[in-house]
Parts: sequence; C-alpha cells; structure tokens
Amino acid sequence: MLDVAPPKYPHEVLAVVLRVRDGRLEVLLWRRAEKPYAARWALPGGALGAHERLGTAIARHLADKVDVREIAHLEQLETRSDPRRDPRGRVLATAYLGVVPSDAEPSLPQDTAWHAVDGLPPTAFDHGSLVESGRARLGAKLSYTTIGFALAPKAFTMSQLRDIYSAALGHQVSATNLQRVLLRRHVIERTDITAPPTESGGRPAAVYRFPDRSLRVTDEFPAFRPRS
Amino acid sequence: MLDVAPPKYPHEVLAVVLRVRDGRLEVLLWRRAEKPYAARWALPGGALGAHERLGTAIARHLADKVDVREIAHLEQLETRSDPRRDPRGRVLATAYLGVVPSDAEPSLPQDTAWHAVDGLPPTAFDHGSLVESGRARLGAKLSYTTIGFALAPKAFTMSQLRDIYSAALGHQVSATNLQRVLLRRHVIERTDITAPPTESGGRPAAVYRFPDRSLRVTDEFPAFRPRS
DNA sequence: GCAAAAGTGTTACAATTACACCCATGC
DNA sequence: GCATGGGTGTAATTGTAACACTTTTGC
Repeated sequence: MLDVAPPKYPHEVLAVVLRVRDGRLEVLLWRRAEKPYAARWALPGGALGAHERLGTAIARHLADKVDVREIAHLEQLETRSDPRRDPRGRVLATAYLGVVPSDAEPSLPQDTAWHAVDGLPPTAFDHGSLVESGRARLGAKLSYTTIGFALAPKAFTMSQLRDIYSAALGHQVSATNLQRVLLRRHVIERTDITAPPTESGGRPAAVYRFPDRSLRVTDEFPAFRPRS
Repeated sequence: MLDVAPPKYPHEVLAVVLRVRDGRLEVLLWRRAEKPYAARWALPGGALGAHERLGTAIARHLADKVDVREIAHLEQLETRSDPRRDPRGRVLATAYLGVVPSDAEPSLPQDTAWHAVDGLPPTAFDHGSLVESGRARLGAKLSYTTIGFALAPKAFTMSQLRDIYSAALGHQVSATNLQRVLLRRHVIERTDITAPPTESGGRPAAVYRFPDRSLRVTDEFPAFRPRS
C-alpha cells in the first residue's frame, strides 16, 4: 500500500484541562509570547516525540504548566487536520481532555492562567473550538460515567458537589436528587465524617466520596435493552 | 515553542465500515498480499495526502474499496500512536467509523470482503481492536442519536428495522417498543405505503422512513436536568 | 377458517423530578 | 427560639418493557 515513502507531518498534542472554581468552569491557557497569535491565549501542549505515544506526550508537555499529579483524568478528544490550522505550515494536532479537582492548587508559570470557559479571551489557532469540544465531552460524561471524581475533591459535601456539577453542566442541579441518583448507582458513598456548618450556620453536612477514582460507565444507555 | 524543526511522522487513515446483513453486523476488510501480515485481513485506508484533511483522505481511500456514495455516515473514531503498531516503522493512524445501509450492494474488488464482526479472522496491526471501538461507538449512538438512518434502507418495515437494530446491538429488540420509542422521538415517521407480506404470509406492514438523514442527538442525557 | 405477521391497548415497572417537611447546628 | 442549610419522605411524572389482543393479509 505504501509503495513510495509516505509523506510525513509534524504532530502536536494539546490539552483542554478543565476544572471548576468559584462556581465557574475554567480552562488552563498560556499566553503566547511570539508570532503567530502573539499575546493570544493557547492550549498547553507541544510536539510529539519520536518514540512517544500521544498520551505520554501530552503528559510530558503538561508537566511544564501544571503538576501533572493534579490531573485526575485524561482522555483523547479528537484529532484536527485542517492544513491551514497553523499559518506557519501544516501541523496535525491531537487534543486531550484533562480534568483537575476543584481543591487542587497547582502552581502555574507566569504565562499560564485559568480562564472561565464562558467568555474566553481571544484564542490562538483552533483552540477555542477545542475548548468547546472538551466542555461538551465533560458535560455528557457527567451524566453517564463516574467522571465526577476527577472534578471533585477526595471528600466533599453534597452542596459542594452540587455546585461543581452545576458549573460543569451550566444549569442548576438539585443536591437532593443528585445525591439519590449517585448513591443508587454507587457512584458516591457516604463516609462517617460530618463537616462543620459554614459561617452562615445550618446543619452539619455528611461527607461523601467516590469509592473508585477511575472512569466507569454507570448508565448503559437503557434504550432497547431487555430488562435482563 | 517549536524552536527547532519538529519531528515528522507518516500518518495514515483507516476506516471501520460497518453494515448489517443477514442478521449480523459486518465490517469491510481487505486481504493483505504483502508483508507484514501477509494474507491477514486489514481495514481499508492509506496515507494522508500532503494538503488533505483526514476526513477527505479516508473518503479518497475508501473509494478504492467501495462506492463511497453508499457510505451514509462517517465520523472520526480515535487516533492510535503506539510506535510499534506497524513493524515497518512508526505510523500514526486516525480511524473513522463508516456506516453503510443494509440494502446497499457496493461492488467490491477481489481482495475485499465483508466479515462478521463476531468471529473475525486474524487481522493485521491493531485493526482488530479498532473494529471493537467502532462497534462500541455505533452501539452507543443507536440509543441516543438518529444514526440508525445510516444502517437502514431509505424505506423499511418495523420488522426489518428491528432485525437491523438487533444485529447492531447484539441483543434482541422488540419491534413494538422500538416503533414507539422512535416515533415519539420523531426519529422515524410512517409513510402511506404498505409493504406486501412475505412468503410466509401475515398482515402487510406499514413502511417507515427516517425524515432527516443526518446525525442528530435525540436523547440529551436526562440526568440532573431541570424539567424546564 | 386458519396461520402468520403487524400493529395497538394496557398494565407494570423503574427512574427521576419536584416539593413538603423534618433535622441538627450556631447564635 | 429562630435562622440556616442538610437530609428524608413521598407524590407526580415520564419513559420503557412486557404482553395480551386485534387487524390484515394469503391460502
């Protein structure tokens, strides 16, 4: 099939790293110093190494921007191939979705900052639309997988988790129903610990946690399935 | 970021083209003539052209194996990057999922044939696991999108559609409930035409169709959403 | 009339939403 | 006691599965 030497292309990896903070969904961006798109905000990433897998490459590049140990989940999103997506020349790009718990406090380099996903500043290349892809993927998976573990702290109250889900989904979520749905599916479990009330008082809240901190599909799409 | 010239890699596109025939889910494979993996079955595809997008490339390569006009739906699946996935040297591969209606009868070249997805012959490279990815994606999307249009003929009876869904999902589906679910979501609509009974007799069946033959999400994951 | 397949009516069941109400704490 | 959230009980709603029964044809 490959009679002649096949053409080769530079390949980069990018990451849409999301977290919830102050009730908003945020994405990690760094400010470009040089042309093209000087002073615009861009996704972290970089070139794929000669003997590297894509997943390893994105972890390596992210290490320059954040403490990778803070990234609780990482999955492949999509590969972009528009020949004109980089004005300097053709570069293929595979984007990943990364998720950081809301209580993580990674120290960031000078040029790097979190930005609210709603109302992004001007972005470089096709990175703005990749952020949208990442947000959509996270929103969908919150409803049928355990990906919430990556967004939440190790231990949390239901109101904290409600605020996290609300911000990530972009609409109000009821703590009452969230608790019941997640408990029934065994996505979260209650611990013996209770948290003290906040300044404004109120009953102390029970502390919950995700029993397994890895991705698992909980809601096999029920349509057209025998009840078993 | 790219101070030195970045490394370049050969990039190929592959397609997992699925259809339902004789009550089984089938994938399009071609038999390799040369090493490596001589005589093994492989996914159609080929190199990415210098100024080409991935989607265009896979359509071009597929044209060698099938009449591309028969492919009712095509979407990106995932990108594989294991440096050893091709023993001849490193090749990145982006796989697509293609879907062909069950009544299409594309003529195939000598080396190409449909194979039941259950019980595949030995395959080349990592193509076997890509077929699994494709099957999983199709199965999930059948439940929450209109992707069924790509699998079904333009017009069909409910029993035909039931057989198609059963084969693609790998479990029994009730025509009664399938009809109601798809009608309520306006995924299918009834036409004025009735089909004559088969040889074994029986009441003539109403003919249905998919009103829009493009992908649409029908079942926004309902979890945690206000009823609005 | 009878067999076969299609289609409808109806009930059962499961999951979720909405909301009223009770609980536990600080002040 | 009362304000403030946390949490439970429960009814309403929705969507799907299961299945009996009716309809429409060929022979």
